Amino acid sequence: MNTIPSQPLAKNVMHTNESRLDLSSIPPVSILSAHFEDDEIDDIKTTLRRCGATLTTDVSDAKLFIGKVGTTRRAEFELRSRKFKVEAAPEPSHDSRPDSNEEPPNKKRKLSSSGSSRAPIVMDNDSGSTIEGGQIAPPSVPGYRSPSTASPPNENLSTSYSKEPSIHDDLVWVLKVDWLDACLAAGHLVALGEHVVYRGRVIERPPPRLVHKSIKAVFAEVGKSASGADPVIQQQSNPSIIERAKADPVVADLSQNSHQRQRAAQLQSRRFEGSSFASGNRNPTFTSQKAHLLQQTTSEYEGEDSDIPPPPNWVKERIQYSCQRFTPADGPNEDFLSQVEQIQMARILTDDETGTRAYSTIIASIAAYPFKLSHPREIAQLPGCDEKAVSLFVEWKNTGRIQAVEDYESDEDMKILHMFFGIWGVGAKTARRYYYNNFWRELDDIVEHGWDELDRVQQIGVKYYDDFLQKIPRAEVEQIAGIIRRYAVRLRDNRITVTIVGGYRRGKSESGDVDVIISHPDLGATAGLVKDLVELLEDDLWITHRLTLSLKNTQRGQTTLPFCTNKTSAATKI
DNA sequence: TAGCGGTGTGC
DNA sequence: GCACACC
DNA sequence: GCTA
Repeated sequence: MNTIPSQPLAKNVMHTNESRLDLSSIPPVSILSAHFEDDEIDDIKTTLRRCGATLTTDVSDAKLFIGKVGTTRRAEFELRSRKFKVEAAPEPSHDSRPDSNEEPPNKKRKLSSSGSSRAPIVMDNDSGSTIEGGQIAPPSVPGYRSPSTASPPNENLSTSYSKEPSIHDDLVWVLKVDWLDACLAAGHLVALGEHVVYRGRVIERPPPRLVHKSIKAVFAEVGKSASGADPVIQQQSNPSIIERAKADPVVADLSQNSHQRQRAAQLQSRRFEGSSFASGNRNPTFTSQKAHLLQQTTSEYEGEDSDIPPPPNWVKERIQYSCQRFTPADGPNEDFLSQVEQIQMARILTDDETGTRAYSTIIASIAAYPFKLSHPREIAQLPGCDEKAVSLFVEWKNTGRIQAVEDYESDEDMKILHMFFGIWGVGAKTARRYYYNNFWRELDDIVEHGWDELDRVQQIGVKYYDDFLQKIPRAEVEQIAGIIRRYAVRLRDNRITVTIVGGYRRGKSESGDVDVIISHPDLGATAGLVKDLVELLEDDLWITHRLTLSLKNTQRGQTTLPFCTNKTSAATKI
């Protein structure tokens, strides 16, 4: 929020006169982060703190919600998603007074700060004023207490605590940010007035957050109460493979190499059912823009065919399958590709199966094209690319950006869905259910409110969320492959070969997983190898969690597919 | 305008 | 058997 | 979204 003037940091209430605005008397505030940039949120939080406002560390304490919220509906959604049960509160009978300059009564009761470094704020506790209408807040909302960890959460609920029967209800307000701006401009609290988007009576508040914990810490607790047979829990204290790999004499001295270039792993299709997120086409402004640009460029590009390099053979021959053509790990069109990949991710997260598949072919085709794309006709000739691919390229070429991508990237819902989608075992459908049905917005919500409805792999996925997102440097890929070979050799003999394939083989500097083909000149020697190998690696604790194991290919004998040797679809992790 | 994979898991 | 997720 |  650039509109907020910078003010000297008031570390202590004694110095709040440095910044004129004193918000120490308003009830606990929570920011509704939707539609804000990250730095905007930081600014607002900073401002609130400087002005002495109580920023909740636990939404369950909040009474005031500040956000970019336009409608009552959205406000209700935001509250519901935070596990508030609310109903619209009727307008107060006494009508609003015009803006008032009077300072709020304040500073009677000291509150302990909770977690933040902010100095204690003070708050009027015995005035019956409300935050309504023209009245200036401090609503001494009855029953409001410090979000101190010492006090049992339910005491925050007004009804039982209130000495004021007249103000019986637990009310919450959703305010537009511009209220804060107005206060800053005025240098004092201004009437809520038109800044109130929603006023609700709380029927039920969410359960309080426990002390802030890391996911793993919370997990450990949840684990205790869960069934003791849960493999996640049983193995949680195992040393990581990395630690042990480093300690292993065989692999210890391999050098670590780390670059950063990496392309998103090839995205695979997911099941489809309905979508609510806009595809680029749906946006009317974009549609017209697209038409315009297309027209513009068609003529603009006319007659430049000589600039187009002769198409590679796979283009001429309309080779459809990406496995039939060479694709460099780092081609000349990565910048455009990353944009298209974003669009595909939007399709994935909206659970648009066909769209996802379509973008897969487009992406794969462009990724295999060995020249820097310059003319739309080049794209049009690629297999799997047509009108849409061309229009995206034209838009990108002409404006340097793609509206559909901008829309996706600034969409708060998409960010949350993407975060859930990052959990191993959670696809678009489940991510959407977490958000739209359960109103969860962060991993902690899952851990605290939904742990029991996760299946086994999803629990592993949440527990190791960050670890699974971590890329593996080439040297480490080699170490892991080395360990696999050592054990395979132990099971058979040293004619075993372990070939690293996948992203590593394509030269990527970091991998998301380790793909290997384990083989042996004697075909029979590979029979049942994968199963034995996995079990042995499990015994020796190199494998700590088995996510899935697919044996179907190995089971149909060693002879089935003519020119495919044995391969492991080794789907075991960590 | 239909059709766009194969396999394992969990309910 | 069906829904879902992974590669 | 694209192909057959």
